[in-house]
Amino acid sequence: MSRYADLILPLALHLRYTYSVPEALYGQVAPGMRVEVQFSRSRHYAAIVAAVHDQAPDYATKPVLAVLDDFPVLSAQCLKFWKWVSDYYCCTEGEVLMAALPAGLKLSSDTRLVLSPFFDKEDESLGPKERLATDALLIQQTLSVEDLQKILGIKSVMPLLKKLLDKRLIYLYEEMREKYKPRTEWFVQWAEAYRAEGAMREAFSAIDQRAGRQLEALMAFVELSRGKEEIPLRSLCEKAQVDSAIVKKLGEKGILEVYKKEVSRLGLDDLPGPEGPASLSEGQLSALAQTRTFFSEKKTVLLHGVTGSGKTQLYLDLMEETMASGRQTLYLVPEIALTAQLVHRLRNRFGNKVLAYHSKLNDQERVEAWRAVLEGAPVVMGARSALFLPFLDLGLVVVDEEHDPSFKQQQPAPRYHARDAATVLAKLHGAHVVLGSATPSLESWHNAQTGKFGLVTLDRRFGGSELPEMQLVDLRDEAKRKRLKSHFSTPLLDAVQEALEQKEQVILFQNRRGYSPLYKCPTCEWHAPCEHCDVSLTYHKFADNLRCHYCGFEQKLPPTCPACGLPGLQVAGFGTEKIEDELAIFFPDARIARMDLDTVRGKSDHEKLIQRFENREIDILVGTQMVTKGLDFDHVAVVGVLSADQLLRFPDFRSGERAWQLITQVGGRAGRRQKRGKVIVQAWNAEHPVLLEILAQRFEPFVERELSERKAFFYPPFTRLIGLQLRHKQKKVVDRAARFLADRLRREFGHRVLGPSEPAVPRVRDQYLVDILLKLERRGDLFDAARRSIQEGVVALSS
DNA sequence: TCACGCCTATTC
DNA sequence: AATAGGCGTGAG
Repeated sequence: MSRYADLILPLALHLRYTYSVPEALYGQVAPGMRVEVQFSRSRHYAAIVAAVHDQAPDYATKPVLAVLDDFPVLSAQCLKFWKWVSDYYCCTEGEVLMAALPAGLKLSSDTRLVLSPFFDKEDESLGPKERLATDALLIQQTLSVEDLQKILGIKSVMPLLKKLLDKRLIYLYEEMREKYKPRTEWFVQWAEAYRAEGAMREAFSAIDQRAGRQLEALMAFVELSRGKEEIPLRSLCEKAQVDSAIVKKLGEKGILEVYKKEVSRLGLDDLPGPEGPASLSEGQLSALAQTRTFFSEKKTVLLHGVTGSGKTQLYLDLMEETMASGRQTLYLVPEIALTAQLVHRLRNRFGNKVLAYHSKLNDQERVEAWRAVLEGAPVVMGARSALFLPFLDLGLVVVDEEHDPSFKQQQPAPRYHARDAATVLAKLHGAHVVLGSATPSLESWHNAQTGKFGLVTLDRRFGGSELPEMQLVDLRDEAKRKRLKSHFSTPLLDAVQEALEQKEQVILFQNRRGYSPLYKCPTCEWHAPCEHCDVSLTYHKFADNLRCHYCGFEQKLPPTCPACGLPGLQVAGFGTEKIEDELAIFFPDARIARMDLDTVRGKSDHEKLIQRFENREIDILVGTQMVTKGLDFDHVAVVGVLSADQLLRFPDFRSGERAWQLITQVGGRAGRRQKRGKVIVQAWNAEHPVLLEILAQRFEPFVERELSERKAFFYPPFTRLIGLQLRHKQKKVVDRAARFLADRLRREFGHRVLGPSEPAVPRVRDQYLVDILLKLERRGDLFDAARRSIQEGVVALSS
């Protein structure tokens, strides 16, 4: 009998904690289940059982208070995967739990206060605050600690609470509520007596002829329920145009049965059935065959297919095979932005077998999606967090647009890379992996070159359309020849003009939102800084204010320069908003829209905008990176990159790769089906080697040069990089801590430790940042040692 | 005297 | 991560 359980708590704790299992719960506790426990003084949490055993620890244990699940909410592989993520990415299992579980399954208690039954209303010895608290409790019965804070208008309620508790005026208890509630809906079916064939007639004669509305309702029911046992009450009311009370009357009369039933929120029930597979081109068929060969060697496959080559169709066929063998598929996409179009495609092929797991689902829907995966949902499509879903038997993992940097989670721990973690998860399940991209990451490319991955290439566009024509426009030359109008070169303006005349569409890419990134004084060089970050504020014309793109801080425009007092502040530089504005001057009749973080804030804004573009209600779409991502449009004749220089200026060893990916991807939106598209790339520094390579549209020369540079300067994929960022609101404190940590690491790893150094933006949200970088040769033992040493160093920091 | 911020230790 | 206890500080 297992008398102890090792638990993972939803907190950033470095250990699992052992609790005792009370006799009454023997046999009910198993790994992967949630249990309610008290942790520390008061709070209760739903913790995950990681292991059960019989070994008494050498400290006193607290008991498991309740078992919250009848069955594990995790699959067998989940805990192993969590452990790997926490080890590899230097975080706690609790932090992985937080990222993995949907909010609806993560529970923690609130402390609530109630008045003691012995409380005496007439008690004269109460202080004014005590009086206030007890009065509130007389009215409300029960209060949370936050309620009390609000009522008293003070922050530190703990001293008062303690006093009330000591005087036995109140009690405390912990309340933990299950957040998930199934959705119920009313349904209607024949009452038992009328279910037999031919009993319908009797039903009608059982109704009073004067009850016309009831007759109508029943008639509608007969019509709707043809071939079905039950129908939703709502659809019946709609059809018959009657109030639900009328139908319930029929229920009372014993003609119909009206009852509540749990229903899914996932909306998979009324999807159309699957369509057959589409026919593949010769190139696709041979790519598919190659992929299968690599799979038989258990290799991860890198599918390098030019934009528009029909990679998705290949995935679909592989998924179908996986489904046929009864195993699950995970289809990872970089961002939800991509999914609307893709979900449609997947559902056309596989109908309701396709589950989408993304940030737009609410808590309740997430829990249902989670449970659906636990019950074996065949295809799951989702952003990086879908990696943590409780797959039972994963047969295939597809990582689409594998080069996309948004697969790397930067902000809260675990700071994982979904592409890399996906290959580990696949290994745990014995699943195959396909990484697909038109612009593979250099890491994956290198893995393919060295034979670690299988490489499959699709170098033709599906349907025989041609890759777009790329033209590089030298802005310096344009300016000299007075052919530069504002931010547009003459070739670009001409191309747009022609596209508009031909009733074709245009996409313009500018990797900067807002109107102008600088608002400055022409006299003294002052420019508006953010109060909380070390960056300049960006001018937003629509809101007519200045905004920080790092922390969201907003400020009114100062009328005069705060530094020298002179008026005449000017905007400089340009963002998407300004481009949109100026386009309207050059093309007054064109319908122009903008797609960036400012215009697609809401839930469905993005999808609506794409829909409008697809319906050709928009002629020119201006946007940030968002427009580069995997959207398929048929009528885009011209794509313009307004300032390629900006992409290359990033102080990051991946900036060349990134520029190449962005320009190639956005260029890929141009010209599909019949017509060849045109891509115009504007740059001030038109001799930049990366730009010339992009323009040639030949992948290998670019990659070979990039890789040789990476090799020369000890960057990935030839080394491993571990980046540490320290944060504190006092500069002195971070600096000291960073020096301490870097020195300590340097003692062990020598020249492999770089820094501490200031990042490009050294202060964000009132916190000072410092970077330390470890460059390690690709040796497993070094990497393990570094991670261990970092963890130890971080512990040593706080002493 | 108290409210509050800031620090450290502790949590099975 | 959350929380309690200890200590310094600043207002009344």
